[in-house]
Amino acid sequence: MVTISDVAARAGVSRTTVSHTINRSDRVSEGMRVRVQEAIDELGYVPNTQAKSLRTGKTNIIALLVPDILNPTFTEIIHAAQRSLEGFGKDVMLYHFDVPGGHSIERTHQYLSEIRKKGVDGLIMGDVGLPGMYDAIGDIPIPSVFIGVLPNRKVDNVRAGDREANSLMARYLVERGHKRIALVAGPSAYNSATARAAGFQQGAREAGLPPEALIRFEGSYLAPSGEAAVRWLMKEHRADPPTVVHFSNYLMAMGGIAALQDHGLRIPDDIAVTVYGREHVVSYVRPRLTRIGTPPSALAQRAVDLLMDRLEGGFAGPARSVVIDAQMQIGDSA
Amino acid sequence: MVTISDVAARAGVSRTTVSHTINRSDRVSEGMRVRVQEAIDELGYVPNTQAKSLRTGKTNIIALLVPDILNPTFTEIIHAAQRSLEGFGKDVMLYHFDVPGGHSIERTHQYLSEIRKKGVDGLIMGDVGLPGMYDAIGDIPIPSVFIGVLPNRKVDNVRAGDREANSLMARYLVERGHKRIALVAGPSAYNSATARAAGFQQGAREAGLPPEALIRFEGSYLAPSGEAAVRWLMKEHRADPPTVVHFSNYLMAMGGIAALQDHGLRIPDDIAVTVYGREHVVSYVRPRLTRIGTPPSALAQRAVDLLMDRLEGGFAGPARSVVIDAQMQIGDSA
DNA sequence: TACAGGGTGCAAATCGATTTGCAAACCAAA
DNA sequence: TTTGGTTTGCAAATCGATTTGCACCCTGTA
Repeated sequence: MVTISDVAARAGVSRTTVSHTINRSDRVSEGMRVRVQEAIDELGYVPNTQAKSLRTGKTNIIALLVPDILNPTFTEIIHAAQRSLEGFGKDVMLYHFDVPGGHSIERTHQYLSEIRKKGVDGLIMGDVGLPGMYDAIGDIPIPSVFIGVLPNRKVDNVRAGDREANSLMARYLVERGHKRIALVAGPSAYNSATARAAGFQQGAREAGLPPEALIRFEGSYLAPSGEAAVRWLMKEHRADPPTVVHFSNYLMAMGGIAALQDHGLRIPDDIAVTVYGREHVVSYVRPRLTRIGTPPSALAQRAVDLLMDRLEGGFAGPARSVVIDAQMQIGDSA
Repeated sequence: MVTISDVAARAGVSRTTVSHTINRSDRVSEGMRVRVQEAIDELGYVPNTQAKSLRTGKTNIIALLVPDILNPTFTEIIHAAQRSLEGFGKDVMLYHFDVPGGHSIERTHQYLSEIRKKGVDGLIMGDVGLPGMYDAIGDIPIPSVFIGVLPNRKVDNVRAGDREANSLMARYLVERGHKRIALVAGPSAYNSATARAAGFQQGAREAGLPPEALIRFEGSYLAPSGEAAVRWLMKEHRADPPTVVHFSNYLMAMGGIAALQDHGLRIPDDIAVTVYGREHVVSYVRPRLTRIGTPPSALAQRAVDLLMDRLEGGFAGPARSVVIDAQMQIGDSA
């Protein structure tokens, strides 16, 4: 391996001068800069990242921690964050939170503390519906951003306007004349899930829907529970079926729509469907879905901005909370 | 920050002993081990990763390089590889190859060489359809595994049986009585695309389909080109429409199926559809697709095995090439 | 000539770990 | 008690960079 000393010897200068040349200090004259650069090129010198990190205390690595890589919501977050961070010269280390062996709170704490040991400069994490987790987040000793609904104000936080958006969708459905509505909610361990459900219920009520006309099913946020929700509806509410089903996230909608089609129901002729979610993959679903939400990529982009603001912008104030408003898109499904 | 020296002082021993204690050398007695461990726990000592890497020359980081994070094929590869590598105590650094500004070969070389400089221990890369790229791969000076069809034998390589699988599917379709078949192929810059297309054509021919009965469209492997393929079929082959469309990968199938439905065609009543691809998301498509292929997670798993074999298994032989055979799943679409 | 001051470059300390070579301590056998 | 071998522990060198404090060389001015 060729080191900075080799370059110094080749150029006939000291290591100091080589280092200054590389790091753009104005400490070296133009002639010297050229001479050193030639030596670097001839030898094919590459600075050792570990040595540099050890000395400076910075790794230029950001950890990205998501509950589920395969969930398109997080896939899009990963994609957007990586793209953006790369522009800042940061590398991305990817961690998958849904560890084999499950979701115990101890295991989760341990996992989080292990990631801390890696020496990353910053952390961006997606929502994990773990009781007790939300409080532990504040203990992370490095700049962090949480994407999702965070009850406390311990770290920087970016979220969609879950409550308002779902309220809006409920209102829209009632105004379109739906008298009986099914809501497939997420697991109540997630703050986002309760916010979405509460918003939907509130919107429906305010628009004049009687409470008993809103059928509620609590799913897991995963596709199979969307299927389960539909099966449950078909069985338990065969006599008084809803005219529309609203899914609280993309994956449950995928599973649910497949199940509806398996039951021979046509959308929207036999039953209407809406979804809270703006993942770009939604646009390949037919019929085109009526949906509301915030693109995950927008959340990720903003999260990176907040993080870089602390890391390089010199911001050191208290935790900030950013809300990105939702947009509605009318499709053919409702 | 608490260092190994602090621990040594606290325990009343030398740094050497602390280091030996941590690294499980049999060099310390049980009593000593306990004493040092207590000091570590009391001080909350965490070994500095960068210092360790500098000294040992190992970072325990594997770079994962894919053309497109959002493409479900690669999402599943990322997921499986990360999961598996984590089990080996390796961290994953994620790189997205489809750099903004496009696909120039120079930019690509530069990107690859920058990743090399990060000091990762190993590299797993997905197929990128870049002319000239396949040759450059051999120059990578760290253990690497290529996932996809590699013409040369320069690095370890895991691939699906693209050719055979597509041949099998073509045979199946002809035997089911299809007299006119559309093939939506991938871009010929990808070795995998040409292998798939060649296999399909060969299978169709061997099953007795006249060459002119096979309509061919070259897409980009991305969803919009699936749509474009269908539009093209509707326009150019309105008079003599195919009875089945075979898509060479998952994304084109998504776009194509959406377009077919936009045209009011029902699957399989009006037109049959098959796809080469075993991504798990395929199972949420309705009607259930008749498909053949190798799950990307299986490829990733095998790639990790090959890599770890070199990194920790001590294997130092010539490049290996592994083929994972495809499996067919009959759905309702053809 | 002497001096102030800006521009350049160097020697050496430092970051926090691992590892080598050597020495002390201990034990059993002679 | 001596000898030989095995444990156990330490001091110091090392990995490859950054950065501080100091010295030197000019040039322009008093």
